[in-house]
Amino acid sequence: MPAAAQPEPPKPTMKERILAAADRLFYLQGIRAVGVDTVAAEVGISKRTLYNHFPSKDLLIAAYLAQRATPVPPSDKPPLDQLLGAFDRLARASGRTDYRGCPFVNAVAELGHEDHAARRIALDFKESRRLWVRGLLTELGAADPDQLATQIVVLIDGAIATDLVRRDPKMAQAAKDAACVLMQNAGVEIAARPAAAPAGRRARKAARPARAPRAATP
Amino acid sequence: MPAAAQPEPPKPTMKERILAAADRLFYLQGIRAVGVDTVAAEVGISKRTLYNHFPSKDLLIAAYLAQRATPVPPSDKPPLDQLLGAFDRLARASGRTDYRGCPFVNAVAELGHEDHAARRIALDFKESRRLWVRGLLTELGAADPDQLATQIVVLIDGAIATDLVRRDPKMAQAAKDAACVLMQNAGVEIAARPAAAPAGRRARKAARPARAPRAATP
DNA sequence: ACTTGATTACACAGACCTGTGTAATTAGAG
DNA sequence: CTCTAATTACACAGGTCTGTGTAATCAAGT
Repeated sequence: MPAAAQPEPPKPTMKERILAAADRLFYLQGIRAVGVDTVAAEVGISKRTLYNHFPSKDLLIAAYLAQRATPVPPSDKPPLDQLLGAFDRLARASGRTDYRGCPFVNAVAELGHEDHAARRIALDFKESRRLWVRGLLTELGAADPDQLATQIVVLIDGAIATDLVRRDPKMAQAAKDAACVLMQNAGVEIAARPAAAPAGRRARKAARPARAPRAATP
Repeated sequence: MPAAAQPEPPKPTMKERILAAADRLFYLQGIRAVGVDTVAAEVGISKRTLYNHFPSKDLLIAAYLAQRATPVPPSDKPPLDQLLGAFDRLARASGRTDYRGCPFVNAVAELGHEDHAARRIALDFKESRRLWVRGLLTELGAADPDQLATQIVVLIDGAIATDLVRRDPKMAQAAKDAACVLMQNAGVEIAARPAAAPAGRRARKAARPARAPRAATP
């Protein structure tokens, strides 16, 4: 019997397929740089079908960001690991060519003065992440967790922004170290651990091709 | 005779006028959102004249960013004031409607995967600012000024990015407090001053060295 | 078999974009 | 004044963009 527990038969809705394609294109190439024709072609459907599901590009943009605004899933790991893990993930993402920073900040930067729904989505998302950090800091017994949470998310967004320009995992590492100093200053105990050392020169680098692959103008 | 000491008769070049208009429009509304026709109309010239000075929009974009990449002017103020003043300026800019974050980060975010000259300009600018911070930190006698400078610029760019989404001067204030903690941790003396107190009314708390002062960065 | 809804191909409107070509006009220097 | 260089108006090419209209086709479900 092949299906005692059928493993989630992947039958994505048309809406989901469109959103997945829009996500890829909008995130990697920019919202304004990608037309709806391109999105439809990526899905393999006609432009008319796309407009039947999303009556305007603005709605598609909003749906794209809303889909990205997922809450952090609950974790069994200790709070400190969860917090520092965010910086580690950032450092790891720095090398990936399919990484282009924070989609919310990018969208707000790209949409300019426009009074887009994207701004509110981005704002709500950022605040939800700040509250997530604050919760972890409270668990850790930090003094003034609200202010410290603001500082931590500033460090995270700063690491993302500087890395977007420099493409250097050192940014995330430095931000992680700074976060550790701030937390210690707030009374959080940070033991030097092998797996998540603050400035660990961990050999976890995943077989990077050693030389910059695309030095366009040397 | 009205000109015993003529105070710089403002006779801007056509190139300068074009760049000034491009700066306003590109910065506030976004590079992709503004066409060359709009720039020419803002200057009050014909599109043809604009193209006589900047043969392509890409060159205009590059010139726009290159013009923004000015070095920090030398100052007589003490190094700590210069450093913390950057955060204060940021907090003040937060309220202005003509403030739209960092033009370099915005350009890189907007231009997406494109191999634009803007990326190198942004990169050079960001590194020059980091070196400026590092110089001040060296003057202040900070330990490991290179790493600390990276952390400070991460805080600055983080304050800019989060403020772009939230429009809240509290971001810059929190970043300033964090910078003070990091500097104190690196051995920089920060006296509680009325004009540039680390955390305003709660400066006494931030000034308290909590636990082991520099165990966090091995 | 019949009905209902989704999807398709395709043309098209109207706008905006970058960039060019050209001939007339202006302004300043010698 | 004359010569030169900048600037102008204006049309236009060729492209892309968002969004719509329409009639044909496809895929079920009843």
